[in-house]
Amino acid sequence: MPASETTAWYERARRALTNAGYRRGGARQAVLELLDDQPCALSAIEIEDTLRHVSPRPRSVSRASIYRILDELEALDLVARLEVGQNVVRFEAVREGHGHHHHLVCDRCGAITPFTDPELERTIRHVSERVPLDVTEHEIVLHGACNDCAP
Amino acid sequence: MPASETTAWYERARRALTNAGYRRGGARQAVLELLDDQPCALSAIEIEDTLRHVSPRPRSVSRASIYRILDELEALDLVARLEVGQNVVRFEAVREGHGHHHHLVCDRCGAITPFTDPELERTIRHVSERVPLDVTEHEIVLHGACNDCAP
DNA sequence: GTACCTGCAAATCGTTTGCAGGAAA
DNA sequence: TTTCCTGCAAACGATTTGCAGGTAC
Repeated sequence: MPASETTAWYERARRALTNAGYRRGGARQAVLELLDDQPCALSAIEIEDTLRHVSPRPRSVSRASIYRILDELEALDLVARLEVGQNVVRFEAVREGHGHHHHLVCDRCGAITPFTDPELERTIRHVSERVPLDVTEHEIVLHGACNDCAP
Repeated sequence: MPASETTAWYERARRALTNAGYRRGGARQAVLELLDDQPCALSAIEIEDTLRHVSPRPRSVSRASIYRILDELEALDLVARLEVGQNVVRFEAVREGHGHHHHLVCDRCGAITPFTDPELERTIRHVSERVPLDVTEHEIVLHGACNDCAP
């Protein structure tokens, strides 16, 4: 993922938050940077762990703050929630254009892989027109066995 | 939904359960009948309430049993889980052909509406071929504002 | 009679909330 | 200084699990 693209989301998010009247706090900043770096969805707990351990600059953010920040971001349509088994909600940055993707879920090992497909996007656009809903977002999940798990 | 169709799922489910070595207990029977009657997804708690109150033959089934039964059915690919906000998992019978559908979710009022689209099914079938997963199921959710909530 | 099925109640665990001190504006 | 942001710890609520009695076979 080119740096210019991830930065686009980050900048958009920062601007949207400012416009919405939010101040810039350390926790919010850290979550924003982390989400901007991720190619796919993470749960709140994964975000917490990643921030604590793997991040370039380790930083502990309380779980409560993570949830609160994710709620704000979701309300501004900056992140989307992905729920796919295991009773966990995952979150990821909503990007326009190239960052946009959908998910393959292996029902055996639980692996989640992003994928994209232009034909699918085209069809979804068509379908969105003829459905009794003012569609703002779509979410497609394919379930099955991944290459490692398939017999 | 024609009766012949719902019965098809019910019979298939019954047979699959027997083949898998399960005995026929009252709770399992009740859940099976209820799911067979539903046009769309219900949460475990909604299933419990419906069984207790609205069913033709009211019957209390403990929540633990409902979850256990749903797990069995899901493992046999007889029901699919649908997770769409509000931290609740919903379950519905997996039907082939006419019963198959996807979901429109209103992000304002939470309403969930089923819909079908042949073009979408065709595309999904194509996409499933060229993806690194042995696809057994797919799930499509369109988010937005429903006609009652749209401005 | 044996092994499974079910209900009950307690335990889990992800998520939310109340509150008090610290930080941004 | 005022209001927002955070962390902590308690509260919540959906889901899971252990156990004991009842039931299908």
